[in-house]
Amino acid sequence: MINRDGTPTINDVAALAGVHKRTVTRVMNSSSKVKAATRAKVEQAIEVLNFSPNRQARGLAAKRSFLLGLVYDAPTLFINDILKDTLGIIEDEGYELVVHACHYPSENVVKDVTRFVKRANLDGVIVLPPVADIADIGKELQKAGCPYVRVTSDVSDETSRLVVTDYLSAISDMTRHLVEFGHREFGFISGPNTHLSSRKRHEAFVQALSTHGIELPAEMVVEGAYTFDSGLMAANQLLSRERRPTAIFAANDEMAFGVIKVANQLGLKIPADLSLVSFDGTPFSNFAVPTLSTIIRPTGLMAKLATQKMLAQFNSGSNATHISETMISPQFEARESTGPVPGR
Amino acid sequence: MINRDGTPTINDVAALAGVHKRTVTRVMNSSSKVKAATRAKVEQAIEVLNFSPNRQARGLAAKRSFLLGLVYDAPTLFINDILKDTLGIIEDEGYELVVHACHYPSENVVKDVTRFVKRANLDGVIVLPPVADIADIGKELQKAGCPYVRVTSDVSDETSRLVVTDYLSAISDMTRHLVEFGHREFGFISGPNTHLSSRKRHEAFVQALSTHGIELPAEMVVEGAYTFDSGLMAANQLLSRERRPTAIFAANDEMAFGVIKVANQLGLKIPADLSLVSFDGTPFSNFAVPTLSTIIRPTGLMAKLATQKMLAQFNSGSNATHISETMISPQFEARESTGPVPGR
DNA sequence: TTACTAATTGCTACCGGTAGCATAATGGTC
DNA sequence: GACCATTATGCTACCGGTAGCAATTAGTAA
Repeated sequence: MINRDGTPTINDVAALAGVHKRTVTRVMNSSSKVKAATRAKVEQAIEVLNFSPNRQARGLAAKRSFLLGLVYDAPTLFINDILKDTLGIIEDEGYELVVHACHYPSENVVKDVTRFVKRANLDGVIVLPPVADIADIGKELQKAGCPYVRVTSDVSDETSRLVVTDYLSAISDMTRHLVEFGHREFGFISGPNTHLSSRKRHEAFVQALSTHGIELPAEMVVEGAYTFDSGLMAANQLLSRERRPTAIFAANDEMAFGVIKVANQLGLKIPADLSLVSFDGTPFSNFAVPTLSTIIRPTGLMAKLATQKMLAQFNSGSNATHISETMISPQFEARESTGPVPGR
Repeated sequence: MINRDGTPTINDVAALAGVHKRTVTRVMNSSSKVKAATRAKVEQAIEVLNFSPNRQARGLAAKRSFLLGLVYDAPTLFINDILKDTLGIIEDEGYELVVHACHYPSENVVKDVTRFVKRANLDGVIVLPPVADIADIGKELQKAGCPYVRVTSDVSDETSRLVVTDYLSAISDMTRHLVEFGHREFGFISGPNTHLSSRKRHEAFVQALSTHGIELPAEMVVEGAYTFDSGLMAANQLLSRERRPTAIFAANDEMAFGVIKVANQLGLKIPADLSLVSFDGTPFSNFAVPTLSTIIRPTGLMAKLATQKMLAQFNSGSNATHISETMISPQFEARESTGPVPGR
């Protein structure tokens, strides 16, 4: 009876249960009423045949693919974490996750992403930074009728489609921590200026310093690229000045590793001669010697929120509790790399 | 004329081009003959409508999904690299990549994976270590009729479905490097014994040492878990002995980071007092202070090979050159963490 | 028991492609 | 110009589900 290639279809189930396939559909989608006895028969047939519906056929008929997309730039540790948690949630909901990497600072990212969702027939897509920082992506996806969630610090969109990172509070905590240690001369190693996250971190740092009446002179700001090598170069630049900062804020962990290296080469002890803080809180920030005082992003929570907001766009009619949360607040964690200002 | 939801279908194209949809199919799959003029008309219509075929319908009719799977345990940096390169290749071939994480040392991994390929209607799947180390996964996938490639160091399968890492040559190079530096007392921090990769690295190390007439005493071998914390514990164990090794081989980078930390705490200088080598060659091995002498896996090549072998299973009839390569040889790279044995 | 309404279940037309087979158009050859 | 072999194109039946509507059965009140 079974299909020639071994995979049972809904017809096989219907035949075995002695009902029409319309009834099998009913049982599966547990929508309309089915008599208990009938339901039992069908469920048993499904069990016996080990039947699972063909996603293609289902998608074609129901105009859904049960495929969600995840779009990012390069797979970093941060992306890893998000990926892991997202996957855990959506598979439970019966979706599969299709990934797509695109090259960020490029003219055609928006087109690339829309082509991807169309090509893969996605039911929805979660866009991660830095790609998500492009407000136009939201507009285009909306135009294409594709549900989406942007994980970003840009807020030019409805909150139901955003998971926003708030840089202010953690960076202000971190700044206070350093100021209380007596630091007044700061250095900042930014990410690429093309990245919104970097500009926001910079902005938040300047603002936090100003509440303490401290300025961040232009020569104390060096643009990096979120990479180790750029961290090396920036650290060299900042630490070879005659008047060097007593504390450096690196906009991500990887660049902070560069600072550690340069400090070692220059014979500067961290935190005795130089305090160092970073952003991200990847596991590696704990592996460094000394361990990095850093700002930790709650990736698990971010993934959970993004996924819930994604799913909420399908189940809008259902009893899905409305998700009001949008703001994500990373937490500053003081570890070994920060200490009192030298000579204090 | 266009579909209500804006997406043009093959019928729209046919109508616009003034031909039958069968002809459109012909043009798209460029199989049978179509008159040049007709082909041009169809191609223009496709262009004008910006038509792209519905993956679901195509898959349903052609019994293919154009979806490939990638199965792993936890998303590590290694997985990231593979992911990136795999994605680059298969998207060019018209496939999308669906990812799936499963919990490795667990009874039902095999079932989990087969359920995944079935549920997602995959055309094929690439299985990464440690999941790929389970020979049964190959058997089950074969039974399920699902093309696959295992990236592993197990060889109980046809080479056309394997990408095998050879641990011997790189580990023997590494060992020679240390022996030439005068080292005779070695410590080894393994990964979990449940992981084939760990057992193989161990085995290769023992063998390499033996060619130099050196033994690796049981008390100099500590089982880790491929994690930083386990590296800490293992290093503490090895370095707190009255007779401690002069060189330690950590079975991955992350555990080597733990060794660096412990060495620092104990006031041991690397490489002056202790030489350290690791396995993986993740970017972070270069960020450490000192930089890690490590064995670098050619992840790009591995991904490329795996993907090619995957695709070759579909295009078996085509002109795809037969891929004979199966063995992957990582390379040892001496960096700062290794040096002459103390007191020499 | 009958009539009538509500609850179940069956029939069928899609969804948007693919591919076998039939038919029409084209091209040579004598 | 007729005839036949090719070549190009059209017709149609699926693929395996979903969901609107019709038909049937069960349930309840009169």
